[in-house]
Amino acid sequence: MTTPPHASRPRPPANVPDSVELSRRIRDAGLKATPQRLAIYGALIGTTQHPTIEAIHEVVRPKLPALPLGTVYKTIESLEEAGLVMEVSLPGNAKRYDANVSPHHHLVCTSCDIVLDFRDDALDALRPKVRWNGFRPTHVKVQVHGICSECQRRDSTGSR
Amino acid sequence: MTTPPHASRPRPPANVPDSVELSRRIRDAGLKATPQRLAIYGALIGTTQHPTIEAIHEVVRPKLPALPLGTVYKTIESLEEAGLVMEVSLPGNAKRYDANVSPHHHLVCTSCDIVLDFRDDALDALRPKVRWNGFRPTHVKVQVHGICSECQRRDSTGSR
DNA sequence: CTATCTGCAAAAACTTTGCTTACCC
DNA sequence: GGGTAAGCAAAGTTTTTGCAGATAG
Repeated sequence: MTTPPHASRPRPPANVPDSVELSRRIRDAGLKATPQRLAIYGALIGTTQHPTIEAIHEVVRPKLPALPLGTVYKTIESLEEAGLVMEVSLPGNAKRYDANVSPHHHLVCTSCDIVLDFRDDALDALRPKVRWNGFRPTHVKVQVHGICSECQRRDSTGSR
Repeated sequence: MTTPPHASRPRPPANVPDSVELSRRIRDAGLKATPQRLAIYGALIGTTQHPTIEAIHEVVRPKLPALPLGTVYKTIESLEEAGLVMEVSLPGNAKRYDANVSPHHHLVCTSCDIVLDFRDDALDALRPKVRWNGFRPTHVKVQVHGICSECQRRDSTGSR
């Protein structure tokens, strides 16, 4: 059966793992669990926003006001190589990142640019069936572009 | 002879529309058909490579050796706004573009990074069925990541 | 003719790099 | 203590901008 979408609007109250759990994951991935990594990885886990490096920097600033932007770049690179974080390919100039590395897809609102995660078993079932031209698929990324419910509501009530 | 059932690799011999046709499309889109636009749009139509701005610049160089990179940026922007060209969201730093604006999807080889276009009616049939959380879909972009047939062949014969 | 587009140069935005010091394990 | 990571600054890459002159329609 199809998994219902879990993306309730502004955002689901993030159930962020505690720092002990974050440290464990980071060490399990073969990395040292530094305060910077904890903060950055924690920030990424605690949002559904697919932020840019800049945005991550902003979010972490209260916790680590002196953190240089360059360190965010290096940290995200490490986390990505370790498989804890994924780059999300979206329109726009700056790269965006996601700490949700389990299989999922994206709803992209072309009106407000928000990106919502969703899972769908029917889509996951697609991969093994794919066999185009000798291409051997490993995973399928689906981006559904359209208008989110919030924008639909605003557009119908707000105007006129 | 008949078309073979499987597309042959490096690329299908591009059937590039002539410049009269290109001019018409550009004017129909409400833009002036300048030599720069003809060259750039033609270059993008004539490749299946999803090139970056830099790559387009290279390709066009023989025809317009003095063309500044900045003009390629501006031209692609115009063509994109006019709906003649689309940005393709792929991993990597520079944006990539596609003159194929008809509905299609992408096979991304994670070994050699080539991006192949493909169409699939089953995928197209997906959109109307999508109805996640009040989101109203307009179109679905699918990226299938995996290993292309060329890399499979190379990996099995080349090694050992 | 004239609104649009090109060429050019500077600047802004984004990302990487090299190296020294700090600190996790 | 040793090796990895952070901090810092400079440079590299990619993209945007503003304006003067050129040109397609």
